[in-house]
Amino acid sequence: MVGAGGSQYGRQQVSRSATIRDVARAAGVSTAAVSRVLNPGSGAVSSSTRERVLAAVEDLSYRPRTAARELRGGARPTLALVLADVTNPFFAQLADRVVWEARSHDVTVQLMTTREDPTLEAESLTALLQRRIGSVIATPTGGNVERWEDLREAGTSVVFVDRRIEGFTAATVSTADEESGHAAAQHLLRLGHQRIGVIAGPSTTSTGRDRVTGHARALTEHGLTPDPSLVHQVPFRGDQGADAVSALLDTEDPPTALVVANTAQVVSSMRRLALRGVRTGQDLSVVVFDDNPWTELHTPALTVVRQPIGLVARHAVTLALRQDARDQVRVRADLVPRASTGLAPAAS
Amino acid sequence: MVGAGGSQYGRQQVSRSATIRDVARAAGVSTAAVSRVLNPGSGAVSSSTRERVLAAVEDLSYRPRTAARELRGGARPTLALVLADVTNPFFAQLADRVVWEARSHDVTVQLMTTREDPTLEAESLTALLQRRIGSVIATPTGGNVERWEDLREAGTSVVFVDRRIEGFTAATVSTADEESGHAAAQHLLRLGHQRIGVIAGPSTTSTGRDRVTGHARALTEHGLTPDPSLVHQVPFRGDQGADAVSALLDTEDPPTALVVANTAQVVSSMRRLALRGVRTGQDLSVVVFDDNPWTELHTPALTVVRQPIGLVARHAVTLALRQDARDQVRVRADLVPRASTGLAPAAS
DNA sequence: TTGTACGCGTTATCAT
DNA sequence: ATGATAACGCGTACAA
Repeated sequence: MVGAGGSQYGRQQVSRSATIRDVARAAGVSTAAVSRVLNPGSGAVSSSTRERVLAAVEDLSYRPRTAARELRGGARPTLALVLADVTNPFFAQLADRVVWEARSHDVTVQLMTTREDPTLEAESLTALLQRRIGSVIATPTGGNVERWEDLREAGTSVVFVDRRIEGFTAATVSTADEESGHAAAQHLLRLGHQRIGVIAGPSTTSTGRDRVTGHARALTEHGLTPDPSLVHQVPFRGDQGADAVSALLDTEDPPTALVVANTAQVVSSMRRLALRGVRTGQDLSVVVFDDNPWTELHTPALTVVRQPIGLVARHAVTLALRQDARDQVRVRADLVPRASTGLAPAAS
Repeated sequence: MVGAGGSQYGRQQVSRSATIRDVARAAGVSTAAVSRVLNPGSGAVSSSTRERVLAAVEDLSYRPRTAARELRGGARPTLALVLADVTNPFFAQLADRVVWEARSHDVTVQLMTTREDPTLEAESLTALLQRRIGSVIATPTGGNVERWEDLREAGTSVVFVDRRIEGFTAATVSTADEESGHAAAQHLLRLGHQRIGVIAGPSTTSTGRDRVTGHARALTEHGLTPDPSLVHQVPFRGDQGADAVSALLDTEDPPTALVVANTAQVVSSMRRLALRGVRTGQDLSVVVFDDNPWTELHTPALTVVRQPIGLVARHAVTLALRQDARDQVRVRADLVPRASTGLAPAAS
């Protein structure tokens, strides 16, 4: 049994850690020699001194101070990931892939979350500004335009993923949202659905707008007139997706199909459908944005629009680390048909 | 010539960012004055100079170099979160709360992932060692004992969450896994189930072991003899949860209930059940470890063991930032009964 | 109240 | 091949 507490582990922990001078002294050489041993390519060292130095390093368990190094040379590249909500499987996957990509560049990732709250976002940006972060990958809330500009002016390269915002043109990696909205609607139209409800993100966000636009285009191409009353644009946080579902179901001429284009509202919306006893796939066909393992497990399995998250992450990291760009990268999403979408009931 | 040389040629955009000396010169004061203005409490400044300094700071958009600051004073506290898999909703929630708690301490979080791979973990730890990280919160894979020790010896405070590992005693915040396993089994026993299948994590992990132990204890207390053939301990990654499900179903005397105590294998296991046409809640009662919004959406809604993730995160961050501790904190988990568990079929 | 000057730990330059 | 030393940018005794 080991007792808790354990302060008997010596004061050596507390003593100042060894500096390059300590090592030099212990090895009987100069600090320059030590530096040369530790930074290969900076000069030649005899194997005898190399050995003594390495021994001293090992002995004193010496680690160069990052701060001193950065002060002398340039600062190491740093990357922050400012996400709306890590709890959302879509963003969790994004985080996973971004960390993975960054790792291959030998860069670590600082994770921050905004919870879709511009105030929290502002605080995060201030922190980043102070810490002189090199690059930021973010899913912006929509506000803080000046703050973003400050950040860029301070020399940080800013990359937005998934969304764009108004008033600030950053490098962006986004899904072809217009096409995605179009694809989802088209899929349903081909199944014979005429009235399609839509739950999308707020119209202040690019994802919110574009997916709705694509949806409308598909309808128009199909000879239908988009009905604004079928489109509900609701915030990312909260339960308004569910309320929108109820509103749609409670109309006189309820839709036979539903597109939930707001990632964050999928669960809430589906829950409400279940609560209302709607038989998904029969009474109502449903397409949902963003794939995750649970969508296939759902009864019935959900037809989803799957975004190529790995690709998004790779582009984002590349753009972020290459300091100079203001590029716009778009990736295509795929519609994955599953059991939640079926033929429309015969028209009455 | 008056003034600094060659500033006429538009090189200012490219030129190194302003230092405290530049500000001092621009404001017509000393560097000390600038520092005093920027670090309140370090000395008194006349309001007139303060103004001029602030103006100059604004004008040159001056930001103190973190490296220089840290070199002079102590290093800022730093925190790394080394997770097995951010994609797992349980860990995603953990990440969310850890970031949140850290924020309240004005500390940012470096996110790293191991994908349950000791090799990747080793690389991460090496990186952390080099960067002299202050604190680490981790879900260890089980290996790399020496590496963890190196890290601690380097002065990093290490906190394990969710799991403990053998050979290295770190501060740990874990769920009462033994009790949780006990609770899940007890719930099923009270519903009349006698043969209960278990899918747990590997026996090399504390969560894997303890939940199984608790399960066995419940059985024994109930007058039953634990049947080892009903317990499958499978890795966190891969699809072996599904295989274990099949194995359990294919025995001569298949269980009437199932506990999936391996968070990472829940989806895979449930998918296999669906594939096999098992009617969850009727043919087979199912308890699953770790709650997330989708479990309630499942048909039928899944009975879950819910861990108090927020509490775990809070404790973890507190322990991590308080450098001295080797404490063990345990939190209780709750069983949330839902529709996936029902009365056992009458014994034949 | 203000300014001068030193040191933090490293690396690079220049002698030797 | 090796050693002395000057920066790097900041904070702060200490002196004025």
